[in-house]
Amino acid sequence: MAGKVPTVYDVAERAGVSIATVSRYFRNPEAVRETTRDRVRAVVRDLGYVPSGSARGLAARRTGTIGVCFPSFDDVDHIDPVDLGEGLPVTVRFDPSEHIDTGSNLYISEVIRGTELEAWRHGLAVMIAVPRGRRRHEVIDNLAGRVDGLVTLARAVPDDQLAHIARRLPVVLMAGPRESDTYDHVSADNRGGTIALTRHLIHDHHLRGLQFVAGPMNSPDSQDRFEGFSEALLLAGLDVPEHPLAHGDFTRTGGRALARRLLEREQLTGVGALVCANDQTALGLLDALTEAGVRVPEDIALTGFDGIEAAHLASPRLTTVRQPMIDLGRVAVAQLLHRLAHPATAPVSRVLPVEVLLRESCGPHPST
Amino acid sequence: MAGKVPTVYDVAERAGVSIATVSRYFRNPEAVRETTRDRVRAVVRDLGYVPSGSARGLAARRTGTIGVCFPSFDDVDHIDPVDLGEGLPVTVRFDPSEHIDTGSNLYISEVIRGTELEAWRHGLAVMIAVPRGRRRHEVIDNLAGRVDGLVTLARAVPDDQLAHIARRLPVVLMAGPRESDTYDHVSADNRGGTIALTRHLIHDHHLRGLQFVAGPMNSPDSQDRFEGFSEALLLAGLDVPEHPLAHGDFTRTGGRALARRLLEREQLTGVGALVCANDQTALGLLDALTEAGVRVPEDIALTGFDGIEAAHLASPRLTTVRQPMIDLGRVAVAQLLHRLAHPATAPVSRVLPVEVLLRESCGPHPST
DNA sequence: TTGTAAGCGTTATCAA
DNA sequence: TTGATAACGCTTACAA
Repeated sequence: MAGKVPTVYDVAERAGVSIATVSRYFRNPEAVRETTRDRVRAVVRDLGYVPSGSARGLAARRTGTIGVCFPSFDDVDHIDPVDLGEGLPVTVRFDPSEHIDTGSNLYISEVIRGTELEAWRHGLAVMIAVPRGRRRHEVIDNLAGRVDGLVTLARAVPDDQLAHIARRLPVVLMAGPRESDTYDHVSADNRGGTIALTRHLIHDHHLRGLQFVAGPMNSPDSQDRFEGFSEALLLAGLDVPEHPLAHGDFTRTGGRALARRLLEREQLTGVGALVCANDQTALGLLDALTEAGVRVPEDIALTGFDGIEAAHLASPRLTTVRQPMIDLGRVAVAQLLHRLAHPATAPVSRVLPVEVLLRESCGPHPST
Repeated sequence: MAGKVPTVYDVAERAGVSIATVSRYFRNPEAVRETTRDRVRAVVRDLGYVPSGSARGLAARRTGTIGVCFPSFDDVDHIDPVDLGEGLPVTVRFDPSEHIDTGSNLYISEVIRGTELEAWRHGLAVMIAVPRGRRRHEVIDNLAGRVDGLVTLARAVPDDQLAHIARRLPVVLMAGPRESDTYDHVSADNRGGTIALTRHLIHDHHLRGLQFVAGPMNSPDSQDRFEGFSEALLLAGLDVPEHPLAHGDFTRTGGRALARRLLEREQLTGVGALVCANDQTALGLLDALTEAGVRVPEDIALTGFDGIEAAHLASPRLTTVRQPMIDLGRVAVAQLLHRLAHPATAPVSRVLPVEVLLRESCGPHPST
């Protein structure tokens, strides 16, 4: 590698053609005579020539790449340097049956996967950035400068910077509130899903004393779900709590800590059901409740939101609202491509349907 | 967006400075007088200027981006177009307790996550490509032309193309056999881990009639594990099967199908333990065995490889060899950065340690 | 501290 | 079917 990286000029010279022909050989081979093509091919192989993406992007004014932006989910700032040292010998140990938490945000992973899928389907590359630390601004601008369009999870990019970037390239927002009519927007039906779920708890299981366990204060998704929760209570003529019972951080570990705190302070007395803002929080609660001898769903019902696999694998299986996480990413990218093709049309806002999955954590299946 | 995208020239003109000063404002702000800086800042904001990554990459001869290459794991070629239609209403349904399979390859997802983590830590962007279909060559070259270095899972890039690319930029291989001393290489201790696991089955659980359930024929990881399996049998003076009992495809669904076939043909008679090439295959076997009334571990012991979360959540929990999937990606990127900084040093091959996790699927914990 | 000017490696337009 | 040549938008000596 390295040394002197060959360019079109080198190839052209050795092949006895012009640089234009070399370029054509790559972009439009049919426009080059076959014998010429063979000669170029041979030289390309001999020299180990690979066209420079930067030069191509500059000249063609498009990169064939779309950018994807997410909020920092693993606490990237605090990751230890990875050990490059020598490998230790194989370890063998008995693995006690503890609860584990990979720490990663399953929801975001799925959404990322969706954006990648859809981009790859269209032959586009994906560039992912996670703005973090004091250089977040740089990271985002750097990304914006290299791609043909940007897909971002709400709140991952500060509003002013987003507005700035959007003057250069099309932007599609995922999740969060529709904010404005400035950008294309894709989200899941947080409100509707939570309303349907809460109604089920109230009407089919006859539960009372429902409480909401939220995510981070500033999460618009969590807020939307709380609104849906409140609305369902209101519609049923029940008391509507003004605030969520508690705020978690969307992680399982956070859910566990939160549950222990609630138990300690005896804040679960009289609570019939805990409606959680996401699955991981609910699973954390389940861990801690089970540990404390509180039975789910006999003593208290429990529900989540997202529909991650772990919710299905839990015991009891977690009733939840499945949102199409993969599709969220896919639709966002599809919308971006549409926008790239039709720059002038009005911004579109899409709400993806969700599905309430009734399982055992909210009580026995009512024979309805 | 669009219209006329502003350039350094526009900014320079409006701010009454030269383009060099605008460039300095971004790359080395301290070298610009504060009053000048303020003027440039204002114009940048007014104009919505974002530096072109292509132009920067071309001029600076580095992109600040690393490329990551994986084999197609979701069958990207056959993905249906995503529905851009209007949202349907919320659905509520009882979710029967079936086994599910997200279909995604958990192992690869984790490795990807690792590469992203390590790159982000160093302020680098990551570009991911999945070569597929007839345009795989293009996709890879396109990626190679845009990045400062490349990390790839073994077999994701054809050998000849890899050699071609490697003349232009540094390449680090992940997993698979060390092949040659041409590239830097990072892998997990597949052999060692499987040897230790198999020894445990033989010596601590006194199991006999051990069989290996492999992954795809051409998977080097699967081959290494089969070798370790064979070696452990040899060392114990037991019969060494010449071939794996069967080949799966590394998916849970594939494992289920495979188990049903084995049961049907009564090929499990006399088999004391099934050592599987990965967790998902083992979990598929577990699904089908349980369904058929075969008890694990009482009737037959079962083990996996990888250490994915689902293995922990299974019932009985799956004994497995945990390989540091995240670290595989992280170390590969770290190695790439090292190579970028020291181009001339000899290629390095690292084998990451693994950990045998003894759980219930191989039998009761021997009070050793 | 700032400006001048020479690249950087392609693509794309026009002619030939 | 091929070749000249002018962009493309930035970085980076070198000078001032």
